[in-house]
Amino acid sequence: MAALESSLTAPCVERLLDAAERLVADRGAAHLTLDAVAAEAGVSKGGLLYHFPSKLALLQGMVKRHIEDLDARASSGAGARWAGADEPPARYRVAARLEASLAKSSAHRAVGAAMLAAAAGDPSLLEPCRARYRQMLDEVTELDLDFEEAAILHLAVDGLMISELLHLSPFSADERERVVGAILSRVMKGKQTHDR
Amino acid sequence: MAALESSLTAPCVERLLDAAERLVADRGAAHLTLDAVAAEAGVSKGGLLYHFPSKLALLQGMVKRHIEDLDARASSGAGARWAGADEPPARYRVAARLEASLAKSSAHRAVGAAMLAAAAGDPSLLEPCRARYRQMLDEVTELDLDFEEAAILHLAVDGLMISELLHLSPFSADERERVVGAILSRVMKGKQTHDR
DNA sequence: GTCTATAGTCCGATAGAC
DNA sequence: GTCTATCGGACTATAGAC
Repeated sequence: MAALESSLTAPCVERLLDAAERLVADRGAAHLTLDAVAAEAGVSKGGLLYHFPSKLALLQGMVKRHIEDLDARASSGAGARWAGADEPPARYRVAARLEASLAKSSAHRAVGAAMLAAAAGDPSLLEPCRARYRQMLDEVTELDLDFEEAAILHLAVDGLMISELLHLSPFSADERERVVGAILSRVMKGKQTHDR
Repeated sequence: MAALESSLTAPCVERLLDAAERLVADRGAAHLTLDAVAAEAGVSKGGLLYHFPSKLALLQGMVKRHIEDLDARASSGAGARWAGADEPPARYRVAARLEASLAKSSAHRAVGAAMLAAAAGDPSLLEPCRARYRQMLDEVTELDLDFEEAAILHLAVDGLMISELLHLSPFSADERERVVGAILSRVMKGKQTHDR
């Protein structure tokens, strides 16, 4: 669809959200205070509260950008894998979306930091994520995998994501790579033609 | 091993931990305050602080009982499935342990409420869980499953557990049953002789 | 052992200067 | 638009009565 990074967010707002995610990932959701976010972002509390008039607004912003990030990463991933045609096959879109959830890179800690902070503050903030999860599951199911296999792969991605966010992952770097590869190749099944 | 419910905890302490878990599961980790726990348990704040001298101690107690609960449920589950001999085969122990993590019953919400609260407060509190996770993974791997399959099943259990704790689970009751059944039968593989 | 009362700290939000 | 200063409230933890 649109190539816009994040629909309506200014670069300044991005810095604030980055700081918030960093805090949650590093020190836990309990340390996500307005003072700490402002200090981490290099602004004052008043400056922070201008963009997010309340802490609830900040949490909502974190959840919103989390979803947008996932979409953007999935799109670019599917595009890279299926360069040329306009519409990549469903299998490629799903694989890219799962891979986006598991990306180890810079924004990796951001993946669930927003969810964790929101859940700690007010579980109802996760409402936007619920529909999204169901949609992802449906997409996996629509492949020629049977429902149980699709659900297990979907859940495994969730489990790895959360485990790593909580620093609970029991895998070595090598083991993790093998597991991620296995999940993706199962999604791709007979058609393991991705360039990896 | 021992049939004792929880090693050294008095019944009064159990009530306090129950109240704390209920609060986290229902209203989020941010609402886990000493006042709220005391009120939920029907005692006064001083009474609570007699048993848990600090909030940190309360969180540690929650994590500790969470692990003990899992052990107890797994043992009884494996026992029921392999009545007779003293030592159930590894396959049964693993299946029982996974099933314990996914139990929908009374203590279900307790499964991860402690972890969520601990992670929100201080991520280092989850240290005792990390070794435990690796141990569970090793047990799954030691079956005649290959490593990737074992890891995926292990992660799927985690993912389902966390999804349900955060009220993010996209499954209907029927779908959930099918998925859990599929996970367990994969662990049991060729020997699907459990009485279900 | 359990409760009340209170001390001390930290956080979220507002008001107003620049 | 960003900052400083500050209010009011909620929280953890302690001291001491019963």
